[in-house]
Formats: sequence, structure tokens, C-alpha cells
Amino acid sequence: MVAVEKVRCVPGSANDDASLDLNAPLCENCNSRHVSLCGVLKDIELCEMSELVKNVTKHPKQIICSEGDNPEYLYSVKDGCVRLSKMLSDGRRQIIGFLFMGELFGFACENGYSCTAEAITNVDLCRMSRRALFEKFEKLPDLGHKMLEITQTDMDNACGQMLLLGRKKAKEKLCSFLIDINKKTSKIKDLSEDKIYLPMSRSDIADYLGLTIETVSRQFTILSKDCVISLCENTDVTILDRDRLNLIASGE
Amino acid sequence: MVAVEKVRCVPGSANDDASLDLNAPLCENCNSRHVSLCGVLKDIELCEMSELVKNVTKHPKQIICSEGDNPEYLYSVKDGCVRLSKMLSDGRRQIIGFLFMGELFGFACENGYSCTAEAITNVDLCRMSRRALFEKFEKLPDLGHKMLEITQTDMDNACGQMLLLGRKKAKEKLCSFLIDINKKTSKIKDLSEDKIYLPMSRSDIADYLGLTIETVSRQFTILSKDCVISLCENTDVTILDRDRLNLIASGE
DNA sequence: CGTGCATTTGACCACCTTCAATAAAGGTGG
DNA sequence: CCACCTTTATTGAAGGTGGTCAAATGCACG
Repeated sequence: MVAVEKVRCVPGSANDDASLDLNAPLCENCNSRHVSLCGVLKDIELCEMSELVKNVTKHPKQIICSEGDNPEYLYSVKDGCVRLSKMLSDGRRQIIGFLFMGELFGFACENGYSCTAEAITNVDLCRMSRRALFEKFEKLPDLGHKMLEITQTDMDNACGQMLLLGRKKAKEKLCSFLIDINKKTSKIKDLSEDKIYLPMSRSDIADYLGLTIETVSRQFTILSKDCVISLCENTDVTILDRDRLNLIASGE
Repeated sequence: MVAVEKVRCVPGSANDDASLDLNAPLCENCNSRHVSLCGVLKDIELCEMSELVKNVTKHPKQIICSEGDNPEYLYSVKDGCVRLSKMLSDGRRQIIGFLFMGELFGFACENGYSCTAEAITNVDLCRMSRRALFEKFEKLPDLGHKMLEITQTDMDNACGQMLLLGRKKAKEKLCSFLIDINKKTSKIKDLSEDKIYLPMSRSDIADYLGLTIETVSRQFTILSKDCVISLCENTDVTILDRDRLNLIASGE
């Protein structure tokens, strides 16, 4: 509660490129601070984080990390939208998720990163050394617990997505997707409650839902004709009948 | 390295049903000990676990825990096979995974258990209080780290399964499944390298792969006619041509 | 031997894909 | 500023993979 000057604490050593690093962030000023992994940390503990993070910016279509690569870093989305995906050798692609502000990615096992991550919009990222972060769990056990909680929530979402991919019809898939994205983005963008912000392409949506772009496009048209949604631009949809949308999404 | 008498350490207080509880396990004698969460614990630390676990046995088709229920417990499979699943209101089912010896389940978020867990075979389980386990992370941080590692590996597998469900053809799905099960069970059953043990029904396989039983059955027949596998009984398959199987699984 | 359940097999059909044409939007260079 | 090209989305027609329905087979159990 004491007013303190915003000076960076312990600059230097941990950041290879030491003293005047413009990319070294001030975690206490971070916009996504309260919705991200760091949400569990007290103000004074944020210094610990500042030591091991670095700001990174990416433009649309730039790759952030690739499936199978040495998973040196974890990333947290500070702003923008990121897609995670996996590919088969012949080019078939499955999008695993779309990430917005506050969401963490870079999960991996002994085979390297599980997914490729690419920027969809302009993206601001917080890049953390995985090793350094895991070492911090000693000093800040809450950080480790939060990490576990996040991963378990991811797993819960993954289960829901498997149900969608394996058992839902095209129309149900699209409705589920619209509800999920609406839930996610309404927290972080100040849009009217029924606006859905869709920064990703039809092709991304198709690869997320296990469909083709043509099927996605047709279902958009049908939902629009049935007055469940209204299509303004491609990136901008409005929910007209939320009850119907929910009913269709959960399988009538 | 010192020979000690196998006496239970600290019996009582933590187990509600105190003194003469036959279900209170001796963790040091546990078969699945070295392939499970407890693999990270030293002998003397196992006592800590004995306090919070209980043995549970289930018969085929018995429910262990249900989607949405208060996630009081975590479970580790000591023996047998468990299926995790999610359902839509009209009965469509998606199986999220098949678990064998050493595997952990009971994952949950604020909405309760993510999945329903049912016994496929006779099953021996180690049941842990979630709360008590999470409290142990203070004293045994390695346990928390192992838990995180397990959850991340689960997440990695889930990503692979999403790729399968969204983008693979029926034949590719079945081949992928056979390879995965072969990998899993060869570690814990002493079967000849190319034998695949399938305790689950065709209906379970179908619901795992996002197909119908008829399609699964047809694909089994085709693979058999093409001499990729050989079908002895329904629970017993032999790999005849592992290279072909791998090629088909990864999409030609 | 008959009942009940799981699996296999066949015939038909539908949902979604594939292929193709068109329209709309965005970027580049003259 | 507009012609030109590329990229993205929509729409239509045709086709195929896998689903639905139905019957047959196999197997366990009383």
C-alpha cells in the first residue's frame, strides 16, 4: 500500500542482453497480468518474473514456435490472437486452439512442442524460459500450482473439443465454436455482449472444426438465413438468438 | 539398503475408517508404483502417500466417477482397463481415452470431473483425496512437478487425438489406434511384441475414433484381408506388417 | 437348445467433401 | 486512380466416405 517509484528491480544478469534492453518488460505494468499465469503473484513477487521474461512481437502468419522443436520457451499472449495447430505429412491440418490475451502456450513433452504456434493478428507475447520458470516453482510454489490448474483447464477444454470433433454435426460444431469464442473474447474485448469477434479465416475455422471451408461457409449462411446469427463482415458476427445457438451447439 | 520389516507407517488418523482397514494399501508393495505418479517418490516418502490413498475395486461396466460430479478424488489405475468418456444429451458418446496400469485420472475444472470413468475389465484402483494430494505438494514438491508433467503429456496426447478425430480417414484412425494401444500395453503386459490386447468392445473403439461400430468392423476386416493384421479373437490382434500399419496411420 | 448380446456383412442413403465457377476484398505497380 | 493479380469467401453440382438400417452369424450362458 506504500507508494513506490516504478523502478525495475534486479535488472541485468538473467537477461543475456543486459542493461538497456527495451524488450525487458515491466511485469507490474503488464495488461494481461491479472488474467494470466502471473495472476497468482503478489506485486513484490513480480520482480521474480521480470528476470525471466522477454517481450516478443509477431505479425500475422509469422511462426512463433514449431511442433517438435526444442521447447525452450513458454509464451503468454499479451495481445492479439494465436493459433495452435498440428499437421499430417500430406498437409492436412488440425487447429488445436485459438489463444487470446492471458492464455499460455508452448506445451510440450519429450518429443518437443506439441503444436505449431502462429500469429493470426499482430501479437504481443511474453516469452519465458521454460527451465527458468520451472526453477521458480521452488521459490514461488503458487506459480507451479497455477500452471497445473491452467494445464488441467486446457485438458478439460480438449476433452470438450474431442467430443465436438468425434460426434457433432457440422452445424453443431459451428454453433459450439461461436459460443466458445464469444465467451473467450467477451472477457477481454469490450464488445457488446452478443458480438462475436472472429480474427481467424474461414480456413482456420474449418481446420479447427474438422470441416472444409465450403461447409463452414454454408453453415454460416444457413444460420444467418435462420436468423440465429447475423453476418456483418467476415470478422464480425452478431448473435440474434442465443437460446437457439446454445440448443443447436449441445445437439438439439 | 537396510532390510526393514514391512510395517505400515503412521496408520490411522488420515483414513477415516481407522485401525483395521483392509483397503488401506501399503504403497511400498504397489505393483504400479514405478510407472505411476508415485514413481518420483523415495521409499521413505511413500509413507506420506499411504496416508491419503485407499484401494478400490470395480467390475466391468461399473462407474468410477461421473462427468460433472464434485471431483473429490483422483485415481490411479493399479490393474485393468478404464475408459473415460463424455456424452451429448441424446446419447452420442465420445471416448476420451483408455487407461491402463499406472495412469492417472479424475481431472477436473470448476465444473467438476471432465469425464465419466468406467471400468472395462476388473479394475484395481488407488483412490486419492484431491485436496490431500494437493496439500502434499508443499511437503513433496516433486509430486506436484510430476503431476504437471503427467498432465502435460496427457495434453500432448489429446492434441494428437484431435488431429486424428478432425483429419484422419477411418482406416488411418484404426491403424493409429492399434499402434497406440500396442505401445501402451506392451509396456505393462508381457505379450509378444506384435500382439495387441484389446479389452474394449468394438463400440468403445468406435466411440473413441469418432466412427460407428460397423465402420470399425469393416476396417478390421479390410486390414486383415490386406495382411496388415491378423484377427484371432476380438480381444486379440497381431500385427503382421508394422511398416504398413505405421504408414497408413500417419496418412500414407 | 434357446435366449441375448456383440460382431460382421450387405444394401441403401446422407452428410460432407471435392471440384468448379463466381464474387468480393486486398495489394502492387504503372 | 485504376488495371491487374492474388487471396478469401460464397455458391452450385457431383461424388464418395462413412452412416443408417436390417439381417445373418457367432458366442456365452442358463
